[in-house]
Amino acid sequence: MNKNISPEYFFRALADETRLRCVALIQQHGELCVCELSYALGLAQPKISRHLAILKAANLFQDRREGVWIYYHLHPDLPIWALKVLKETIKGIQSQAPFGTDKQVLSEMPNRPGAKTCA
Amino acid sequence: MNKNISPEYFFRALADETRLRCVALIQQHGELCVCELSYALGLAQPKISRHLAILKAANLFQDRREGVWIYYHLHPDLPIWALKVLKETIKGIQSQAPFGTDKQVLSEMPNRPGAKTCA
DNA sequence: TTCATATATTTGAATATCCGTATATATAAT
DNA sequence: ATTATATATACGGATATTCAAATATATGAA
Repeated sequence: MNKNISPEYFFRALADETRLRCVALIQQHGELCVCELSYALGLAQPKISRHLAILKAANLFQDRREGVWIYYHLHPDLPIWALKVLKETIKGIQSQAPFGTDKQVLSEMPNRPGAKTCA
Repeated sequence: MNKNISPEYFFRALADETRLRCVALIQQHGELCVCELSYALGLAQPKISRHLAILKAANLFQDRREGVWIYYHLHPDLPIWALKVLKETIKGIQSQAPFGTDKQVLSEMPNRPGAKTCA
């Protein structure tokens, strides 16, 4: 039951730096919540939420609530070509700013929700 | 001397159906002039020219004049990841409308400029 | 219930994009 | 110089996108 994403809307969803940074981080981490993205990108929460809503409406992302946090991940029904596009893009740009530093900043986030405190 | 295309602007250039159709045809044919694209897509010439100008300004395309015709082709300095994105995208969407039919219509264009009358 | 935190949405303004139509430019031929 | 063809650009209006700031909602704990 593929969501039949049109290439036009797929690329429109990627045509914004904030969204591209979110997609890159999530493609690399599998799943991230709003506060992690907000911290990693250094952007206000409403701005992140707004762009995540756009990515969800475009069927690029799905979300999942866990308590107070809402985790976003790639939509499982994305066509293969779209997954390849994301993979090749991120491989190509991960070393340039701001994509490389986003990942670094996230890795240094204190009090990160999720499995961090499971020990 | 790479033109250092930003991923944001690259995807913005692809975030329009007319431009995507032009990119798909040119990726498959190597080089096409405005009247060929106008015929294949069934769209008015000023509309095609406007979108080609956008693709050229975004460094996706280069153009070349040959007499009265102006041929557009992929910019030779596109980064490898961008070429891979185009290749995977077109491979993934070439069978759906309108991308598949565009190629068919072009192949049936009469009085096509170029090598057609060289015999 | 009250409070605190995480997230979502609304509002209004600024800006960008897209379109059709009309016009301008460039080339080549007569 | 005139004409015809191919292409590019300008104009104005309609629509879409983006933002910051303010507010709303949901969850969980006290």
